[in-house]
Amino acid sequence: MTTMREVAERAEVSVATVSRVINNVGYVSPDLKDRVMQAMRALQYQPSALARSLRRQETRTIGVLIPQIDQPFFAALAYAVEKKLFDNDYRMLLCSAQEDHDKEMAYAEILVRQRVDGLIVVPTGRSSELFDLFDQRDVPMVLVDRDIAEAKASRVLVNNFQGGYTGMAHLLELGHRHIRIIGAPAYSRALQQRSDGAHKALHDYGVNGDGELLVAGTLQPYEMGYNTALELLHQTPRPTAIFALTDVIAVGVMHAAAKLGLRLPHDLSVVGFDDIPLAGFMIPSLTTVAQPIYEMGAHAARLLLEHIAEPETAEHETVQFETRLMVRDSSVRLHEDKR
Amino acid sequence: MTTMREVAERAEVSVATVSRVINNVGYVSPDLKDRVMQAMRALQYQPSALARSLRRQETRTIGVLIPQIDQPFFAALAYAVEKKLFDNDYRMLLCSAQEDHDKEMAYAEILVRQRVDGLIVVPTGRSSELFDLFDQRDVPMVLVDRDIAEAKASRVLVNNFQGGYTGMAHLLELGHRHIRIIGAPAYSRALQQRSDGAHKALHDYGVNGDGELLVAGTLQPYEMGYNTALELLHQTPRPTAIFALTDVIAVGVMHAAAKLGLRLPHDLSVVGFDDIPLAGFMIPSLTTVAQPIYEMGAHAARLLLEHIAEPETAEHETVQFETRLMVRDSSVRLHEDKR
DNA sequence: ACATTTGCTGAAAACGTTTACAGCATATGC
DNA sequence: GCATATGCTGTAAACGTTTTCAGCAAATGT
Repeated sequence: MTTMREVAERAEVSVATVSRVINNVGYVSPDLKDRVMQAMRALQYQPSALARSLRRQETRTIGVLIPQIDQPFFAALAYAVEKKLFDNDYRMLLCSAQEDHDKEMAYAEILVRQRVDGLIVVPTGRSSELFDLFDQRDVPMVLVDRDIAEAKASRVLVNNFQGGYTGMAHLLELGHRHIRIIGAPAYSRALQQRSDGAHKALHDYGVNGDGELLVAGTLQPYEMGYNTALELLHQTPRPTAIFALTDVIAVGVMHAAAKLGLRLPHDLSVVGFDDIPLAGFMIPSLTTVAQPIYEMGAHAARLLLEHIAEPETAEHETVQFETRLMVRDSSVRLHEDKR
Repeated sequence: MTTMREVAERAEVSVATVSRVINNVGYVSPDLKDRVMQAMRALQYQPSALARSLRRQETRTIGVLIPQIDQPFFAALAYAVEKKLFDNDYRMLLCSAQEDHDKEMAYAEILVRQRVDGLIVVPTGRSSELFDLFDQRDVPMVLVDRDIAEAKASRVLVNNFQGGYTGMAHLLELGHRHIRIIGAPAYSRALQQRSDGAHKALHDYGVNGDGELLVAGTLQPYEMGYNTALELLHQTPRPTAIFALTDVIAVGVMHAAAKLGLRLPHDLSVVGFDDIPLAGFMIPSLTTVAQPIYEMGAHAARLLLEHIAEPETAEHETVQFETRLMVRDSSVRLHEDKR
């Protein structure tokens, strides 16, 4: 690999001069500048980010720690972050913990060793040791989507309560009264808040007693939706609508309905939550409460970069995004257009 | 950030000794080793990967350059690679070019500046300048999924011809004779090969004249599938089956069919290609020709690591994976079970 | 008794940059 | 004519590791 010394020798200048033209800083005569440029081109010189980072004490690299890369929601987040970082000449070191807390911690350690300038994280575990690691070394953090109370960090969250309310209110407006909620709130504060919002809506519309949610704790989301819906749809009277606290759960519900020969949305309305890309592709397309994931990722990156730019003035900031109801084809007015 | 010097001072040894216990190499007495360990713990010391990489002339980081992270196929690939690398104590620097050749080149330059030890790439552009960049500096590469003839690199590809043949043969075996292919082979060698394989199958089964493919060049895959199918399904006689050269195209086809009130698979059989996660979630679930994406990613990583381990002996290797037909619910025997 | 080996340790040179500092012309101000 | 500024350049010291080398004490071999 060709080094700055070699460029300097070829251009017959000192390394300091080469450095100056590379970084376009300080005085350097047009003549020398030219010679240096030429030498760089001839030698195909590319400066070492390693050496530069070591000397400058900054890497212009941000650690992005997410639970699972092969999950559309996080992939979209990563994309949004990546874009923002790239435009600001930062690199992204993407780490996928696969929902494994040990791996998450392992990656956290790697990230501090790599001396990342900041961290964007969707925490997997509940523990806060991860945050100590970065906090002690003054590397700024921002939490996205999932909150950890103890963390000293900025936050980009979504108003899950309001989202839960909106989703349920939509079904109630359509005339549904026999509605079931499917989700496992015990395992996630976010799901708990969605559930709470949904119940508030039921209460506000004067519907009660009927909306207990079915928890199927240990299952994976898809199976939870499928199995629970299968059970639910055999009951009499059959619910006319189901609010799934997650799109993936909703997809499970849709498959269960198909299995039973029910036709959506006429025989059953379904509403999901998240607006993963899959939601729009389902047949019928899934009505869902959308998280503005792209905006959230971009905002997280912005917050972090601001914090890095002025470490002293910046305070930790919490921003909560509002959800948006995406009305599509899986939900329909009760009794209308029934074949 | 605490440094090795500070650890050394606290343990009252030289930095050399600290380095030795960290890397567990050379002689160091139990007594000193203990003192060093204690000092490291007390100071929460984490060695700088920067300094180490600079000195060792290796970063244990692999560049992974893909066209689009927020696309399930590449996300799955990234996951497979990440896992393999992590297990071998390598980091992944993930770069998503967003199908933009300029951004791809920009990232390539960044990766050489970061001094990655190797590169795994799904090339976006057709140009080979990208490969020169790495080749000149002897950083080993492996191409995945898309081939570039000039590249001096190992390759992990899939047998698209055989896959095309298999998909089409499946429909033919089911009794279909009026089959249409949808895709835009002109823009991708892979799609061309799939199409060729499909035509070979038509020929082998004695069907001809009828399988011209419809090219809708400039469109995005989903729109291509939707629009083309809409047109196609108005023709008489109506095709009984459609072979989409891509799952996303197939999904477009399914939506078009739904729009026209056709019921799958009875009114129309559809076969896709790729086996993206979405395929299994569609209703009906999509029969498709699967690329073993996970295995391909893992294999690419393995190939690269081997090459890095023994730079002199290793030769460039090309491996071609076979596709696998995933028979699901979107394809069915002609005339059978027609309601 | 002396040479050699073994176990252990530290000094110092590298890795490839950036940057503080000093220095040297030449120009400018009086 | 001399002090001072201005424009430009190079020397050398960092940044935080790894690793070579030399050295020393104790053990071992003869």
